[in-house]
Amino acid sequence: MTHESSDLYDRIYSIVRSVPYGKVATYGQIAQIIGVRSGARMIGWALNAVPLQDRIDIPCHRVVNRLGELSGKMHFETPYIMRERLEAEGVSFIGEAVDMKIHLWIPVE
DNA sequence: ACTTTGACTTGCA
DNA sequence: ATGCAAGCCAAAG
Repeated sequence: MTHESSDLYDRIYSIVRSVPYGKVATYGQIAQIIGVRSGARMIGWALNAVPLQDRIDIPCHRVVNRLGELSGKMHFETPYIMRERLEAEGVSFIGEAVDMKIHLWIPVE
């Protein structure tokens, strides 16, 4: 078995796909799960590399920064689609940020 | 081949 | 509590 870069991306996608409906995950959490402690930037980079066809399969709108802000909203089709999708899932917002106390996804190891 | 930037996080002053 | 700097890995110029 080889550890190719593709596997890393695939792992990220797998985790993002594991985020349940109405929940959000932070880049740091995912980064820690895939092994890189402070490689949170890679998550965003990986999501940006997500094929457009997979974007419907991968709930990238459930990935926010640690403050709950939709930092990646600009990379969506429109800056507001991310928030609309989250709100459509019943996610409550505090100003421009997600209410992490309620919707923060806590992965089970 | 080297430099700069990026959908981030944490730490120190 | 707020602000600046460093760390991390990968891709693009």
